[in-house]
Amino acid sequence: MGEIRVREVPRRYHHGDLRAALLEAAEEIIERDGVQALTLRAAARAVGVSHAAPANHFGDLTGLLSELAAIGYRRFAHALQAAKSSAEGSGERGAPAMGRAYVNFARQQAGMFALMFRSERLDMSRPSLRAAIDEARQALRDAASMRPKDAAPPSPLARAAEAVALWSLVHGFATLLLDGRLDGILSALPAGDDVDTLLAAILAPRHR
Amino acid sequence: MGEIRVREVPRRYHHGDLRAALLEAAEEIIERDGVQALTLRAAARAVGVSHAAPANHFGDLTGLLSELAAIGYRRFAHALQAAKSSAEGSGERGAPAMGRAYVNFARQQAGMFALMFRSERLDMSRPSLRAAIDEARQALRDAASMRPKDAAPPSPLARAAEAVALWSLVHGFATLLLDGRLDGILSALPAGDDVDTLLAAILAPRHR
DNA sequence: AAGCGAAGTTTACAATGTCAACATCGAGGG
DNA sequence: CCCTCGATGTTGACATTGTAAACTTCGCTT
Repeated sequence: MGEIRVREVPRRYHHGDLRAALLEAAEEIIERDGVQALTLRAAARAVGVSHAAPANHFGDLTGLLSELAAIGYRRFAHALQAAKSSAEGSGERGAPAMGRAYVNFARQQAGMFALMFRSERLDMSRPSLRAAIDEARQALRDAASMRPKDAAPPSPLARAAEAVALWSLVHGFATLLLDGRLDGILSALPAGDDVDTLLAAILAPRHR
Repeated sequence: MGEIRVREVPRRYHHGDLRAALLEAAEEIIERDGVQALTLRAAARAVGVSHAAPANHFGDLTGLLSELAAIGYRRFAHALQAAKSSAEGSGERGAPAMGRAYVNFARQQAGMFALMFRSERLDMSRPSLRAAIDEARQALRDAASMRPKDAAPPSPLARAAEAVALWSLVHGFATLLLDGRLDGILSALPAGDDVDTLLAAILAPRHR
């Protein structure tokens, strides 16, 4: 397998920007070989430093995973915000656009998504991670709460239910999809239908 | 912390039913300390055998995890079937009863649920696991497809969308709940409302 | 110019999965 | 009845990993 280790330059004692290099290498490992393949030593090898070097920047493995997840959440937030803007521009409802963005992010950055939502080793008390998660949550909330200016505002419970229902729906779909749990259903779909049409059908007003 | 190791009897060389004992100990470890705490050696310690003994029954760690997950899926299938029967008896629609059963299983056997759906180390080609998953999928399908005998049968895409939507909804809810992602929302709920009422609101016809 | 502290390295240790060689024991065939 | 043979356990070993401690290098500040 990969174990890429580029290093033409003679290797100065100090790397220059090891922190960024490690995060970059870590992401590559995660996307290529999965979250469980990301070890401190593998990341160190990938950038050509000693196995204990990462400790200077991240403390322990949890630190590296958490900082990388924070990057993922910031990207995630931007993707959701972009979906909201795009939906506003085209007059579309918020939910379908948000749902597409959510699932597309999960599909295109599967390793990162798994790290963000399935890793037991994230330190949720880390400020950078908390902030990034809040950013994403805010974006999600904004996109989801785009409602046509129609009837009376719903009760607090109904409002929470609506938000949680949409989040659960798209998150469950993304999770099941990445885990291959939908493979059987997908391959049994009529010709011309695929993940995208299935998701669209799920997010269609008819179903919500 | 526990590291319980009961062993009053003098320890015969052969255990008697080590396979079952290991599975039992493994489940206890998983529920008490989480999936990542389940190691071959920890399970062996818990039942008082040598660290290499489990290999005789499960091959490797993946084998133990997979067999335990198969037990979980069989239990899960039974819980869903029971929910369906109960719904049929009371004339309730299938979806809410199934959703409750799904989420309750996840809450009451959180470690097992995590093993079943979040572990990267399950061997999906293992016949016992495949069979157990199929059993659960069938039960889920049965419960979900309970529909009032009303309008015309939907198109294949719509039918798939309906099933996947329900599954995604409850699975996403369970996953987010176990990951603590709903904690903020839950604590902001009006007095008297809790997880159950929130789930009920989500599964109410209004929302589907 | 000096040296101080951040950034890297080396060494070491415990835990784990896994393999190989060996020990034990019970059941079934002579 | 015994005896052997295969399943079940044990011991020992090895590579990998996270992590800590002691040491080294080097850019920046005073």
